[in-house]
Amino acid sequence: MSDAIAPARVSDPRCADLFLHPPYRFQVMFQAVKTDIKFPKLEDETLAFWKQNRIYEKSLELRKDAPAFVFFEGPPTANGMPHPGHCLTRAIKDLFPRYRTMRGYRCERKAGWDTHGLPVEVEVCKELGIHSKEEIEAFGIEAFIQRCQQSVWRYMQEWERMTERLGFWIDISQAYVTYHQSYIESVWWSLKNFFDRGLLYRGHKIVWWWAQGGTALSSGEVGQGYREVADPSVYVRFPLEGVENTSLVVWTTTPWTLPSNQFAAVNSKLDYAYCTDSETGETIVVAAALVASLADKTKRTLTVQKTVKGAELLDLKYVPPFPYYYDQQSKELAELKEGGQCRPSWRVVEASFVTIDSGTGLVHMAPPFGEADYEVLVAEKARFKTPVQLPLLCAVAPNGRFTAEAPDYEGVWVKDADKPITRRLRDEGKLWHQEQYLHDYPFCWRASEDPLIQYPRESWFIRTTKFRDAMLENNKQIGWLPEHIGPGRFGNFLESNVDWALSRERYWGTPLPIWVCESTGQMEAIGSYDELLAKQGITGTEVWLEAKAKYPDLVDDLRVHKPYIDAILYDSPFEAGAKMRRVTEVIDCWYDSGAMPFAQWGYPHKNAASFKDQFPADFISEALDQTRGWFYSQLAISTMLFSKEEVAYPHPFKNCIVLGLMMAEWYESKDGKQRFLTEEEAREALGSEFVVKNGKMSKSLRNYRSPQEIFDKYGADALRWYLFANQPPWNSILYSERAIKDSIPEFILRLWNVFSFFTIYAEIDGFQGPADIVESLDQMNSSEFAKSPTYRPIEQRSELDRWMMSELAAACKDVVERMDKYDSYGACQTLNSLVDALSNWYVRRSRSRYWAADKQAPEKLDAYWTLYESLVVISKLIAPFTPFVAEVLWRHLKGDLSGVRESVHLCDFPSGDFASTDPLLNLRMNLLREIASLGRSARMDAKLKVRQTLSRVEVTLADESHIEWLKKHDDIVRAEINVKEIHYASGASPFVEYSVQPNFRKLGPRVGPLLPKLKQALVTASGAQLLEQMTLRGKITLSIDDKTIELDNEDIQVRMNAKAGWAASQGKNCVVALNTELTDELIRDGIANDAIRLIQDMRKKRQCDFADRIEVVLQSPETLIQDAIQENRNHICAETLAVRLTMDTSAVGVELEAVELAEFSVQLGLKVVKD
RNA sequence: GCGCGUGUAGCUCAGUUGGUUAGAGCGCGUCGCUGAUAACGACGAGGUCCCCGGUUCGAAUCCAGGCACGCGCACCA
Repeated sequence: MSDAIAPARVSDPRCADLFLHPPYRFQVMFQAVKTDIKFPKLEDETLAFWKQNRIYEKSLELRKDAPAFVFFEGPPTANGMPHPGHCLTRAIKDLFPRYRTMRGYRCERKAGWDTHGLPVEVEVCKELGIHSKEEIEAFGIEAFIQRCQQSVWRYMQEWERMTERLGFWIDISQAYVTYHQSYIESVWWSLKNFFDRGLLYRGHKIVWWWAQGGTALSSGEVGQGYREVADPSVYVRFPLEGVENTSLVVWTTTPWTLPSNQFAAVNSKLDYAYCTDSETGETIVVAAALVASLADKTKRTLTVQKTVKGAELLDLKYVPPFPYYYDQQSKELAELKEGGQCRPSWRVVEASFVTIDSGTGLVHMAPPFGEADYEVLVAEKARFKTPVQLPLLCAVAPNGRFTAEAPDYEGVWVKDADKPITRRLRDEGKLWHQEQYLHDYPFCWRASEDPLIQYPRESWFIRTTKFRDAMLENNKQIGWLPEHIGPGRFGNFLESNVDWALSRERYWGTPLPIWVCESTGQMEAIGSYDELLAKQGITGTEVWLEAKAKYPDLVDDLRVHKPYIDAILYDSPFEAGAKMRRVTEVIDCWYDSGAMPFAQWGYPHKNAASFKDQFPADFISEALDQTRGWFYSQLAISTMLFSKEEVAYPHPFKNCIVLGLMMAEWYESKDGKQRFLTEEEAREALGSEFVVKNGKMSKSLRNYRSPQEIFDKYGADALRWYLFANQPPWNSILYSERAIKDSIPEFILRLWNVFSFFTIYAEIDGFQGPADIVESLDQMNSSEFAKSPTYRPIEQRSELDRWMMSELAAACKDVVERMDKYDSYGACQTLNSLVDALSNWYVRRSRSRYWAADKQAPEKLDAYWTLYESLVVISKLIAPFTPFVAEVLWRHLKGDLSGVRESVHLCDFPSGDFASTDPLLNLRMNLLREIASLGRSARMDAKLKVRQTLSRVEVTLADESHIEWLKKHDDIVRAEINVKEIHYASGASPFVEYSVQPNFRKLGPRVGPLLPKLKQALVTASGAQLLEQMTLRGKITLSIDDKTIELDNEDIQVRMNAKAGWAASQGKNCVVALNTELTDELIRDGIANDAIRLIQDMRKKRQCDFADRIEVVLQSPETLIQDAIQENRNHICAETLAVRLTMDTSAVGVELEAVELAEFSVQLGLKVVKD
């Protein structure tokens, strides 16, 4: 750039005499940039620049010996399209590593992909048009697995594109992949550790069972699938044996469990009532507390005969609704341990969890289909000498269909049996009442049409409950953002910890590495593939080799997967001649992701040093839904695997930002039938007949714009800034296209305009910036700039420059402080006000300096340097937030100066040590801004436009100590509010009245209840008199309720109000009053300003170049106008670059136009003068 | 049902240990500027701080009880 020789130019078009000089040439360091900027295009160019010059890699190399800042990437699943929510997590995940890298840390960013589990299997099934396990097996497990492995990468390209386009710097080439052999072997190692410590066990429990999928699900998975549904709610008679015409009434919402009924449970402490049902004359037994509400609900009259304690009902025998087991077993008796005999099933038993919150206070027990029911069975078994006499009565097969044990329903899917069962109960007179019940019920999170059922099943568990306290302690030391997650949501979740249901009876997942002796049933865990191959008498390895020979493209990692791994057998160490065979299950894919802190390295089989270096993480971030997903799986595995003695808490992560969920915003017609993503589209189609809707993002509703479209229209910086700067990241965030669009003018474009302003004048003036520094530059810091002969020490510059540098330094310190605390939102607010100060005060008030004639005037160079350095620092400050625009700024600002770092992302983050912060100056500058603002406000009230010059403004200050300083800046205030004179005062003033208020904070503790009266006394007294007293005697003495109170200066607060009747405006620190009297001279002055405005307007309309010289004709019969023009002729000409201003009607070749000037119609025309 | 969170301007959100005139941005309105110009800027209107009690001299802020919304949990039989 600096080689280019610019064409001849006028450096300052305001200076007419420049035209007299021959054109001259100079080198350009900065070229004016266009303002109609297309950010997406710039971003694409920046991406190419990064890639070509390996900037990310260089940013890592630069810090290769620096202390580590450890980041863990929570692995996404790449078998679905990335959506806006992923942009949020990836933006936050990018922000802090970038920031920390600039702050001097080594922040490696290893990508990762979650590749196992139900999500993948379900996708493949959809593709194949199959659903059940039988169908998968028929298709062939080998082929199915291969499909799964390929399916995982289906949307890989989209993910990579989104990641790159958003500016998320991460090592995708080094990504860990959960199906890779080394990853699986790490997982195996951890599971072997648990197994050997007795923490991995096989248990028979009631699990949430996905019948169609033939597998149990973890509580985390179950939680994903709750949905509100209406289920039948039935009240069923259980007739008591041996008591005439008397029934227990139980309530259930799962009629299909009734054929498997085994007990009726009561709470022995509750009262139960025998009631006469007027409708049927029968006697029913329900909880006494529920009689009234049941009568009301069923519109019956229930008359209580007697009330008994639940304990008295225990062991009463009843007839269950279905005869399937009852017919054969009801005559049996069994020996109780406590002595005596009893029928094992179909009697009333005790269950302390029974409440009167709902139902009847009597609970139908079907032990296979409820955890609580199952526990009751276990408890009952314990009472008997021969527990086998209490078998589990289960008429449902694992596929969710009735078995032959319930012949009437054999083969029927349980949920389909609800209706026929209810009908039959009614027909047989066993149904006492029926209604609909609306409640949440879990469905499979991946096959959302399939309801889950509770079902008894052998399954593998991790004994996490044993580590509950350790997990809680570990959790306490994690820095959660927002803080309440730790003790709140996450802590509560840990408190109610249950053992982790680890195994899945599925196909595509990490195989559970446990081999069982076929003969003795004894088991051992295997920690790696090599360990397995080293076993005695190994067989079955050829299955993989044959497959590989048949399909040479097979990924080698598949050898540790089903079905190949299942083929490997070896000699049992437990019994000669027996073989060891792997159990059939794979594991929960959440375990995979939770193991990533070590498994990403293949630890401990390899990369031990990397693991030690990169553990635990300093920072992770995911959305709220990961509380019991990845946040939990990591914490649980880590806490169990690494003792506190080995690794100090917290591990595996120290800080975690929990992101809010993203909401969609869209527009729809009032009937909801038409949906639009932007207001413009809606308006175009519907006029004003539409409504704005917010809600969850939904693929099927298509209620959000794809991230790619946002990138194309507004750019990644716009999205990033919107996400960072509009709310703390843990709030739920509205993905609103309009709001994203707005983030451009709010911040990015405002900054860009300042930059553009700088380049325009730097080019015109040939400001060289640091180009004249002989030494090689590096990061363009103050100390480097100081070597330029034109760079003056900050102390020597004007107040405005010093103020700007002070603001800049303060902002740097503030951003660092906030970002170190992970307060990205606060940091953005600081950045926003910094850019506002730069644009709306520094540049605005400095403009005249940039068009000063003398290019080498120190004040002019100061203005350039201050603005230039501000932009350089800001480009570094914003680099982690909006990396693209930061890079573009940096590259323009550095030109091609030698030695300067090629990318802003290779710089150190500015700490603000280049200038001292000056709070007093800051305060005073704000006061100045306030005065200007109040002046404008007063003008508005008096309806006096700024162009109308006024003679005088009176500023009354609360604190006189600033007056001397303010007087030095009269020029600024005069220019801002267009007055000729400013007068400052602090004491009594004709424009101000004072009111005195108590200093509540100070007096509250001292006078307590007297405060209201004290306030009253002060407010009603004359403020001026009180102040006089204070000035004379240094105190105010008041008498309240016979008590004398003395107030000193600190005990009161003085408030100033503008007196009525003045064009005045009051702020916190001052009152500004305008002299609104208009002299003829002032009026003429105003008319001249108006004329200037009209001429400039016309220049623009006629598309004059801003350096064009013109001739102006302005005619009016009014003497006032004529005088005004005459008097201000030179001023007008100078402002409008007019070489001639005439009122002569005979001017040739000038087209006249009628315009309004000071309420008169005048004729105005102009033409460009050719050189 | 239980738990966590949230409730402040038309919208999105700030609001320090309780201090008496509750803030910002956007939007809206009025206006200015016209050499940052399809830009820039100023000013203004707009609030029952969800409701109801309590503590206190004083509550958006603390406490209790409600209500609404969001999320989570599960012994919803």
